[in-house]
Amino acid sequence: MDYLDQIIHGDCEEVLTQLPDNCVDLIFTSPPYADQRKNTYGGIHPDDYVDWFMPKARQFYRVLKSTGTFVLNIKERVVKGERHTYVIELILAMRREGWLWTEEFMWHKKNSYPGKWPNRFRDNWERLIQFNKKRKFNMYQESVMVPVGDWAKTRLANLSDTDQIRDESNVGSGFGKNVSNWVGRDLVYPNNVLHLATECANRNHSAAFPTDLPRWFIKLFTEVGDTVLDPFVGSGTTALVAAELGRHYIGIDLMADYVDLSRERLAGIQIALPIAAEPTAEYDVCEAQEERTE
Amino acid sequence: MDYLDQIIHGDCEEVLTQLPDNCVDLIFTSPPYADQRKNTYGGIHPDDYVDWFMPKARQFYRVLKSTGTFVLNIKERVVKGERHTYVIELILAMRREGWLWTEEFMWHKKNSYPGKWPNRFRDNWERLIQFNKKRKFNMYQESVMVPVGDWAKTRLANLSDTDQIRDESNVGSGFGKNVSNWVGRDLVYPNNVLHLATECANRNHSAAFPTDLPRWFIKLFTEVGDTVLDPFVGSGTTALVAAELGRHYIGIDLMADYVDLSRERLAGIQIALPIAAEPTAEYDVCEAQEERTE
DNA sequence: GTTCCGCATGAATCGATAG
DNA sequence: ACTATCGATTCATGCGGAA
Repeated sequence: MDYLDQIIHGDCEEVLTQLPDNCVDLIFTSPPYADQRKNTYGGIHPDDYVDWFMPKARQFYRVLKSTGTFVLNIKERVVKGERHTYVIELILAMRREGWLWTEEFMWHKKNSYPGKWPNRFRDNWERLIQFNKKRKFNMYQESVMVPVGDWAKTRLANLSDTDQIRDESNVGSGFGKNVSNWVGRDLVYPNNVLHLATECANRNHSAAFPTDLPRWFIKLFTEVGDTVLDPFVGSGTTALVAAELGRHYIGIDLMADYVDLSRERLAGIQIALPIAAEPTAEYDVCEAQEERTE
Repeated sequence: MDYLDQIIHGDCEEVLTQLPDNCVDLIFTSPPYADQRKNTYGGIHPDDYVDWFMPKARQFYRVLKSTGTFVLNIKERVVKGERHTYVIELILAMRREGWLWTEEFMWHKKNSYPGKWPNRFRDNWERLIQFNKKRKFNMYQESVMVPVGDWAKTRLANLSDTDQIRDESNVGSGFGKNVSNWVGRDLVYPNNVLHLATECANRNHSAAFPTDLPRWFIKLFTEVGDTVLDPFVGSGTTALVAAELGRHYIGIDLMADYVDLSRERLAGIQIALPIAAEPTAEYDVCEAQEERTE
C-alpha cells in the first residue's frame, strides 16, 4: 500500500481516485476557506464554494469506511456584513448525497486575533462538523475522558440518604439518579465544546490549527493502526499527530511548498505502532481540566 | 401606547398585527424548539418548523425598526442519530425574505444536561443567531466591555448572576461607586462566545435561559428607553431584565400560565422603570462596570 | 453580614420493547 | 416495516438554608 504514510502532492479530487474504496477510518481536514489563501488555492469565491467542494466530498465518501467519520473544520466568512451561507448550504448538499450530519462540535478559540469593528465582535469559535456514512460508526469515548469537576470532591465526600439510592422522584422527564454510583469515579466524558488556543508559533500556514484539535478527534474516532486522511494537509499537522498516535496517515496538498514542509516535519517521526497503545492518555485530560477550573 | 410594558396573552403571530410598523428596537426570544415543550406548546415537528416559524418572522420584520436587531436563541435536536436541519433551513428562509444573517453567537452552557450515548457527547452549546434588516444597525459595544487581565478572565468566565442578583436587591445605594477607577483602563471588547450556566435551582418556574443572556444582548443592542420584544416570553425573563435595565418591554405568550407567571414576576420590578425617564450615555457603561467589579 | 454546604434540576438521547 | 412508549444513563451549577 504505497499511499500509506505519504504526503502526496496534487489535487485531492484527482489523487484520491488512485485510492481504493473504504480504506480510511477518519478524514480530518480544514479546507481552504472561501476567498482565503488566494495566492495558494486560487481563492474560491464563497458563492462557488459548495460546487467546488462537493466533487471532492464524493471521493471522501468513497474512500471512507462505513464505520468511519469525516470531521470538517470550517467557518463562514463575513461577506457584505453578513455571515455567508456556504457552510450551511454545504451541510445540506452533503446530506443530499447521503452523508449523515451526526453532530457539530464547537471549537472555542481561547485566544483569537484582536480587532474592532463597528458592527461585530471578534470571532472566537469555529465549527467542527461531523459527517458519517452510517448511524453506526466507531467511537472510542474512553480515550478522551477528562477529570471530574471539583464539585465532586465535596459532593461525594458526604452522601445523603437520597444519594445512596436511586432517586426517582422527578418532574416530567423521568430522570433518575444514583449519586453513589459516582464514588471513586475520577474521569467523566467530555462534551461537544472544545476549548483550545490557536497555536502561536506560526508556520506560514494560513489555516493552522493547534495539534490538540486533530489529536482529540483522532483519539476519539480511530484506534492505533487505523488510517487518517487529511486531503488539505497544509503544513502537515494532522499527519504529524496521526503518526505520533500510531495511526497511518495520508496527507494531500495542492501546493508544493506545503508538501515539502509537511514531509520535512514528518521526516523525523516514526509511526508509534502498537507498542505505544495509550501513549498520551493524560495529555488532553490535563488540558481540558485546566480550562474548566479557571 | 398601551402595548408597552405589557405581557400579552396570545399567539404572537396574531398579537403582533395590532402593533404598528417599526416600533421595536430589539427582539430577543427563545422559541419552543422543535418537538420540545410538548406539554405546553404542543410540540412542533422538526419537519414543519420552518413553515411554523416564518409567518411569525414576517411580523417580527414588520414591527422591528430598521436599526433594530433580532436575536434568536435556538438549537437543533437530534432526530434519528442526526442533527436536524431545521435551524439552518430557517436561516436560509429568513434570508430569502430579506433578513440579513449578521452573526451567530455561541452560548457555551457550562452546565449541560447529563447523559451518555454510544455515538455522541453531551450538548454544551446553543446558537444565538443575529438577524438585521439593514447593514447599519444600533450596537453599543462599550456597554458590554469586559476587563482584561487574569482576574478579569475568571470574572468573564463567571458572568454568573449570584452577585448581581443580590446587588440588585440593594438598588439605589452604592450605585456607580468607584466606577471612575475603571473607566478608560483595562477594558476590552468581548467576543462572540458567551459562557453562562443555565439556572436550574428550585424556583417556581423553569427559567429556560439565565438572566445574563438577555441582559447582555439588551445592553449591546438597545439604549435606556428603547423597546424590547419577546414574542415567546415564557416565564418572563427577557421582559424582567429589560425592565431592570430601564427598557420598555413587550412580552407575548400563548400559555396563560406563563403569562400569569410573567406578570407576577414583573409586578415587583416595576420600580426600576421610572429611571428610564432620564437616559444617560454613561448608564450602561457604569452598570457594566459595577457588575464586574463587585 | 458572610461563608459553607447540601441538593434538585436541566430545550437529552438511545435502544429495546410493544402496538 | 413503522411508530409510540419506556427505562437507563449522567454532571455541573445556583439557590437556599445553616453555620
